[in-house]
Amino acid sequence: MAVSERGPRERMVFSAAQLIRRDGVAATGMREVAAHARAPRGSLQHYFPGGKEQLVNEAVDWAGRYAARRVDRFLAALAEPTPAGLFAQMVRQWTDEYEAAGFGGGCPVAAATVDRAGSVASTREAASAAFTHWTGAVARALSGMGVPEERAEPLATLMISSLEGAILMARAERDVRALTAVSRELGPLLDAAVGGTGAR
Amino acid sequence: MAVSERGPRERMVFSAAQLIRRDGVAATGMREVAAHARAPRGSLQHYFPGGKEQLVNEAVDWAGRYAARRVDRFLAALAEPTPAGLFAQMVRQWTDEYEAAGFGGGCPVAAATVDRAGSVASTREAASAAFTHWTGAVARALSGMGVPEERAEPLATLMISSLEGAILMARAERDVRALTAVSRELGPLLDAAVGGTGAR
DNA sequence: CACTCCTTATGACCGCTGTCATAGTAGCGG
DNA sequence: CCGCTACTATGACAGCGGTCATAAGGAGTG
Repeated sequence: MAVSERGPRERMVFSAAQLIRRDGVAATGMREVAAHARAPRGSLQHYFPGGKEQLVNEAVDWAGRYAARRVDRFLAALAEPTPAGLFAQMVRQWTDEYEAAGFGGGCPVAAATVDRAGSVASTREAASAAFTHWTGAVARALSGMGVPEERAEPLATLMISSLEGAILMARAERDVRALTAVSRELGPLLDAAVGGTGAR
Repeated sequence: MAVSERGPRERMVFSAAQLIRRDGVAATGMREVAAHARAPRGSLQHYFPGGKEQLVNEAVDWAGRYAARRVDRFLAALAEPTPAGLFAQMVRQWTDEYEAAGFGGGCPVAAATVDRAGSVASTREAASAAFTHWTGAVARALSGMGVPEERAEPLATLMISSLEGAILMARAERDVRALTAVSRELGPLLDAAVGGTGAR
């Protein structure tokens, strides 16, 4: 969470992602981003000549890469990797945050999609790319665990979809119930896909 | 889609839901809602003295009841009801819309959660209530199909979560891929819960 | 007609937001 | 010291959005 030790430009992208995931894209102002990043207001114009659109897109891009990196890290940390174990970790990241810091934040990519998918083409594409990145990381992990190639990507999509949806429900309800439910219910299905043929 | 044949008040709530699901809460203006509903601007103040907050909350509430009603209707229309069949219908409603009308709209409850959960308590509660309504309808349907009581609600949560998440991904990607994937992958798990004991 | 209640009409206000223009400072190679 | 580039500082502006104040239609009812 430490913001410092990075250039002002990167700090602003990071702050944008944080504010977007809390308040949504529309409610996040540029001046606010600069203040949050403790960066000078004048730098906005300098580093992001494309304006808010560029800043938002970079924040979404950053979030997608971050999510993919997290997946790789979860995978590496698992003593004995299973699909259910990976999914449990992905969910746990959110339950931990919500229990420790409250239900203030959601997923920045989801926020960008809701607020901008219909109006700003480049942002919609950034969100799409972020989901693709993330899904790719999960699918590769599944493949590495023995899930048949043709099921890895659909299962990764299912994992991310249910996680995103559960995040929404958890924020609305201020309760991690939905998150724990999807983790528990989906686990067996995921593990059952290991080593099988392509059969559903 | 026909807006007419209802009082101006109800039309405005309906229009608000439509605009919110397309553009998000913050980007939806009150004047715009009135115009879309072909209702006089002055009526906003009259019917919604609580301002935008009240209008948004009622739109979310409406969306929750609508979703629950749809579930009941899907259930009634199924010749031979199965959990996977119900879920397929729920997903199909979205693929049909996206293929027929484009990827312009998402779920209004999701939009309200993303844009307001952190800032407006009453709206967060409205979203929570909407999810509860919806989940309840699905859980009752599952119970009626023979799913054990203690798994009906978690499975309903999983269905709605993955549907919401897949909606997000579909909008971002402008492709129904995610929706069809979750429907296909989740189906067998859902049907396997019929008649079983509580065992996961 | 008078009175009353539900509904509409309008215009103004104020705060905020993204963006631009313009000018300033800092460091550095020459 | 010059000149150049990278960055920062500010103020203005035009637009929009939610809200309020105020007043007017308009249909019943007595």
